[in-house]
Amino acid sequence: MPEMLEVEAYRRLAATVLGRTIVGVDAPDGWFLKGGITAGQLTDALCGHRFVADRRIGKLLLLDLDHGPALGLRFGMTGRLLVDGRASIDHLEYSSDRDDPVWDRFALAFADGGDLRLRDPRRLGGVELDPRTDRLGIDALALTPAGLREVLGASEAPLKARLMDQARVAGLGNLLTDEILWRAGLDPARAAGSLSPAELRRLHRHLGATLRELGERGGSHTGDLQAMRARDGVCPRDGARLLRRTIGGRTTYSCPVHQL
DNA sequence: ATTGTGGCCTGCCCGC
DNA sequence: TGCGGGCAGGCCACAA
Repeated sequence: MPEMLEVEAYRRLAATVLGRTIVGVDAPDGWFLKGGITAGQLTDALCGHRFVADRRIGKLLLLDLDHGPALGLRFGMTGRLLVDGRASIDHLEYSSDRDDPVWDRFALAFADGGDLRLRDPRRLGGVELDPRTDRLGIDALALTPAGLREVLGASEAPLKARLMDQARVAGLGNLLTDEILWRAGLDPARAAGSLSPAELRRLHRHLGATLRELGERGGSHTGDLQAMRARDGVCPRDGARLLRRTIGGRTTYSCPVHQL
């Protein structure tokens, strides 16, 4: 599903629409419009204008307009971005491998004949004008060791839940978090505030390295643990039967032998 | 404030 | 062969 690595790929693709004049807005799905905005208001705000900058905070993609407000795009767990008929991510875990235009929930047409489409079978994403960003924590790729220590604090909440709390650190979803904790050898159910200084450093190092490596591989589903995230999965490192639990409200796989 | 829970959405897969 | 139930999780509302 789109976690920060997928949205980062979407951002790079969206950068190709900067400077192109918007001449049409197609928003056929009212449910997909968030923040109380209507299709008409969106058309008024966008038509005749151009995007001048692309930004990403966690899983939120922001396209700044030439006259002030920003268009916010969210992709839920099955949303994809297409520009001029091209997609930057071919396969999405848990989404459909079919590719059906009826799943286009939002589209922009440009004066040069191209277009930008948000294709989302499950309709869990959304489009918003000037979305609030003050409720998002620091982007996970910008997290320093001290920042990570602050994110975890003295919390008694499970380590995994704290890492997936978008208000504290933005961008980490279920698959990335499982992969990072598996690599770092940390039990996702541990109290977030219980890490020793050495464990904190180890987590920070694996967090950055995992984001970079999986980003290069092509997404959050390309982790070493991914193939074993199944009911009878075994740990790729030591062969132990993986634990399958619900932590932070999400299905969680971890190794009982080396994640302590 | 912190933490946990349930519901939203719909395609897909399994078992009958 | 069709059908029903369970599952996936990002996000938000709500409760204790």
